[in-house]
Parts: sequence; C-alpha cells; structure tokens
Amino acid sequence: MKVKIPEATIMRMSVYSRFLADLDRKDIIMISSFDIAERVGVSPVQVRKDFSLFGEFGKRGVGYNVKELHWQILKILSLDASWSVALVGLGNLGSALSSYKGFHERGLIITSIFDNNPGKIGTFINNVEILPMDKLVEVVKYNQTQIGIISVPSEYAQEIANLLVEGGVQAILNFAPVVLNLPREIKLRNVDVTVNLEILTFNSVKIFGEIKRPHNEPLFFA
Amino acid sequence: MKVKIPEATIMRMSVYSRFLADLDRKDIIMISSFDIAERVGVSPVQVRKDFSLFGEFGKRGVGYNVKELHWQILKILSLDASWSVALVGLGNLGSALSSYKGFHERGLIITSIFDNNPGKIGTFINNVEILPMDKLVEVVKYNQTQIGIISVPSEYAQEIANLLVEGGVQAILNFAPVVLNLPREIKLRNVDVTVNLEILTFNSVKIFGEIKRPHNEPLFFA
DNA sequence: TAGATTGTTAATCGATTAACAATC
DNA sequence: TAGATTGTTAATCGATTAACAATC
Repeated sequence: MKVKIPEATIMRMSVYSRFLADLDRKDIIMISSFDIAERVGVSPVQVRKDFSLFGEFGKRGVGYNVKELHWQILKILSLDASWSVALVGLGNLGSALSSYKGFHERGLIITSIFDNNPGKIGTFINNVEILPMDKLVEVVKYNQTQIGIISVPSEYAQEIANLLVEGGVQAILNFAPVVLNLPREIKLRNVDVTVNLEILTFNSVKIFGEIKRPHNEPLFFA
Repeated sequence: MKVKIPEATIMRMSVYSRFLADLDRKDIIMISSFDIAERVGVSPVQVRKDFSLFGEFGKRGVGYNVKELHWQILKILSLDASWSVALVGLGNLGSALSSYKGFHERGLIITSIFDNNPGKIGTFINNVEILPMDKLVEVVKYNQTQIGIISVPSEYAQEIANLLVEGGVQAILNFAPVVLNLPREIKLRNVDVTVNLEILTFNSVKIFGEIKRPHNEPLFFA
C-alpha cells in the first residue's frame, strides 16, 4: 500500500493549494476537478489522479469542498505547521526572498538571516536581525532550522551549504548556479535562472527553425 | 530521423555547458563522460545519451574535446548568437536579475527594463534606461525582443504578459506565482520559489515519518 | 593488441492519459 | 432515474538505465 509520489505531483499539489487558498478567500464552497484543471493549466484527470495518490477528498457527482480539500493538501505538504527557515546571503536576490510575503502565509518562517556585509549586520528585516556568517551554525542549531536558503555568490555556496548541514538543516534550497555536494540524507533543490532562460532559447529556435533574428541597438539607450 | 528531445535533457545540456565553460577557462583540453557525470551529479550514461540525441561529439577510447563540445552545446542551445531580453519589474528580484552577470556571458542581453516607479524611471542599469510600462510594447517591438522576464507582483503579471506578447516576444520567463494565459505559440516557463520550498517540506517530512519538530523563538531577536 | 571510452539498442522504470466503473 | 463527477485500472507514452558493440 506504499505509493511512490512523483515529484511532479508534489509540485502540482503546491500549485493547487495556492489556487484553493484563493478560492477560499473568495468564499467559494465547492469546485470540480474540471475547474481546477482549467485554472491551473493541467487536465482534469491529472488533478484527480494527483489527489487520488493521497486519498479520496471529493464527492462523486458533486466535486470537492474547497476548505476541506485545501486543508488536506496543506496537511500533505506539511504546511499545517510552521517551518524554521534560514536565509543566507542578502544581496538583491536574498532581499527579494526576505521580503516575500508568500512564505510566511504558508508557514515558512524565516527565523534567521546571515550576510557578511558589515553595513547590513545588526540591521533588521521583519524583526529578524541580520547576523554575520560566523554565527550561522550556532543560530541555525538553536532555532532548530529545518531549511536553509542559499543566495550567496556561487563561489561561497558549497561552504555555506556545509555550515547549514553542520547546523542540522534537513533541506537546502540553492539559488547559486553550482552543483552542491551534500550528504545523501539532505534534501536539495536548485533554482537556476539561467537554465530556465536557456530552455526558452532552445524552444524558441525550434519554433522558427534555424532562423534567428538579430536584435537592433536598443531604442532608448545611454 | 526526427528525435524528440526531453526537456530534462535541455536542462542538463545547459548545466553541462556551464561546466565546460569552466573547464575551458582552466585550459583543460579533454574530458570523459565519467568526469562530467561526477561533477554534474548525473550518471555517465545519462551524459552520453543526452549528447547522442544531437550528434557524435566524442572520440571512443579518448573522450570529448572540451572546446569543441562546449561550442557544440552552445550551438544546440542557440547561445552562439545573442538574444534580446526585456526585464519587466525592478523590485528586489528584478534588480537581482538585472545585475546578474551570467546572462550577458551567455548571450542573453537585457535590452530594455521597465518599471512603474517614478523614482526609478529614467535611471540606468548597465547602460539600459529604465522606462515606464507604457513604453513597453513600442520598445520591445523596436528591439525585436525575443524573451520577456516578468518580475512584477502577481496581480499585474497577466497584464504585462499580454503587453509582451503584443510586443512580439516568443518566450516568457515568469517569476510571479500565477498561472498565465498565453497564446499557444508563446513559450512559457515559470520559476516559482514557493513551490520549490514546499517540495522540500514534503520531502523532509517523508524522511522523518510523521515527526515534526516545532521551532523555538529565534536566538537573536528584536 | 589491450584498455578505455563512446554511442546505440533493448529493457526497465516512471508518469500521463484513456476508459470506465462507482456513486452522489 | 438521469446527469454529473469522482476514483481506479489498464494502456500508452516518455525518460532513464543496462548491456554491449564499435572504435580510438
């Protein structure tokens, strides 16, 4: 009775759940797999199949209760309790992440922020003090931090990853475009913006065959 | 003789190519699929299989010439010529993207930047003037922009996407956590940070069964 | 020639889709 | 009961891995 859950399913569950939160805010009571599918850009069967891997949440002939389904998915994603997150690196990207409201809404609580810029250390973001890197292990441990986010330059990413692991995190979300070496039990996800752009370049050319239009000098320019 | 290329392959090609650029900078001449595999975190067969979808780039018994292979992959990804990219939304995330050097290195040229903040309009980033949104269609057209990057708040993302399409882009990279509705011929990729974090929460719990440790008050706190 | 490593074909594994039975 | 919609089983499709032949 042990089903393997495809990662693609988990990704979609996260998307469904955000859509359901939205419906709930709008006081919509029931929804069908067809409506979910349409708004989320997948097929209705896909939606039902995904749900079915975790249980039976709907009523045949009727659909799904929005509140109930939403709650079930949050439970599945373990977002029914909060998570302690450490953010390392407060450049532009780190700042964007630190101020992103979506995390807190979904129980992902940034409990510590680290940077090595003396001008930033000691200041606060959302009541969290920015600390120097040499406090990382200690603080991450104390906070029982489960997830570390790495948004430092590539050359420091591995070093930071090691510190996070030493501090006891279970999972790392890495924004640096490097391949990190981690103990197998640590969960890792990489978000790589360049890779995503390059997939687009590949796909775009496919459409137009081999033709590629060169671009002009920008219209508005220095 | 028309092979379908898995998207996963394209992603890996992008990663291989960055690794090869690195090797080339270090004046390494030859490399084997084993060494590539190890450093990139996949299996050697995977590497060879990926390459084989596009041609034969290696010498049996010897390996691959770094320069040659690198160049071939850049050609495959259409990164042997430059791309005109428009960046819309200059919040923290947009700023991070605008200052990311990896793009330019790989022929992804940000030719225009748009924001609606009057304090930012008229200033320059890397010689590109920040323009108001109402110039978007015109400028994107003029620059023959192929790719648009959306880093505006979710509620404006669809509207901006429409303008980009009107301006003639072929592909959109969307950072707003919403499902965009686009003409089928427009290539779309979504980068969704929350989804990635939530996959980590799911995976972490799986490891520890149902046990989840609550977190303390932060050690360093306001 | 022997050793190494590529490239390919076939087998396996995994995810999506189609068909349909169950049931509200 | 008829219509709607879920949930599941089987079929298909796609991607990875294993085995091995080719060849430097």
